[in-house]
Amino acid sequence: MEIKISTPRQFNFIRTVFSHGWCELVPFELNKSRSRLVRVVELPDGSPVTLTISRAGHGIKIDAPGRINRAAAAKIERDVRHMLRLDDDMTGYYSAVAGNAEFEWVAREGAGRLLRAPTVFEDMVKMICTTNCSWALTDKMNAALVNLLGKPAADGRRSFPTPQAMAEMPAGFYRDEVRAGYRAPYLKELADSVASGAVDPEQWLSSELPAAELKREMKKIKGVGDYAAENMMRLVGRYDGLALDSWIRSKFSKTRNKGRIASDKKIERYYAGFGEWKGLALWCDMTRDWLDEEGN
DNA sequence: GCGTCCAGGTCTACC
DNA sequence: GGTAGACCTGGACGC
Repeated sequence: MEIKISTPRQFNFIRTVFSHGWCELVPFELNKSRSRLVRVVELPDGSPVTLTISRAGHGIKIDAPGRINRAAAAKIERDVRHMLRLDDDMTGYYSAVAGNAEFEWVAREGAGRLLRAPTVFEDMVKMICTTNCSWALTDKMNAALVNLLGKPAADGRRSFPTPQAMAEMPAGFYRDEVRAGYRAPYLKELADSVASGAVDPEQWLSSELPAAELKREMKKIKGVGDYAAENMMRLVGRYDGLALDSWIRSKFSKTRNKGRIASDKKIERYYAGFGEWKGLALWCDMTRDWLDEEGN
């Protein structure tokens, strides 16, 4: 079955899909030409289905195997709209960068929509797995979670595990099987608290808390510090945190500071003029060269 | 082969 | 509130 969705005028499929590393982490997959994003999502009855998402005219199309009923189609469209940020209003951001010669490319290329998982829970688990380790280890931990706890779709690909599935496993599983090391109790505690209803990360999407308070809420999760919380803030649509990490500091030094180490305060000053959008301006600035203007 | 460093940080104890 | 030290893993690097 094929589902077509129209997209906002300045939506850029490849800039969104390749906006950060999530497209490389299962159950996301990006094909070599970067023209198709594959993703396993769960239907309303909990069964996994593999979607193939690609550009089609002025919108996108979603290919799903077999027949899909109306409720399933609605869930698929909701998940895809959520993942690709199709309902995010970027006009404020594009206004903030307008007139700045170094950033005018952002609106021209439709950059700034950051790919996210269908659930905040999945984003949070993955974010914890990015802390204090190489990307290769993040990939390995995430793949173990999906392969060991995800449910198989018809083609053998697996969904991301639910909070309940993760909560059923002991902390030792995350240490010994997922190889999460000291993050193991953090993953267990997060899964337990979400599965029990004590914490509801999905509510952060519509939270009316001021950014600073929402960030404090996120940091109550063990294993979530400034870097992880500020990255999570971006994924729920708040962009005033810079989420500085070793990669950003290194990249800024190379591209904006003549190769010299820059202090965090200097990085903050550089993007301060973008106000509530400074975290997104920084991210776009640091990742502009991931793609050329033709999307290659 | 072995030791060291460190990567898309965070927590805790201590001051 | 600020900071030093500990913390898992695994790839890269030097020897």
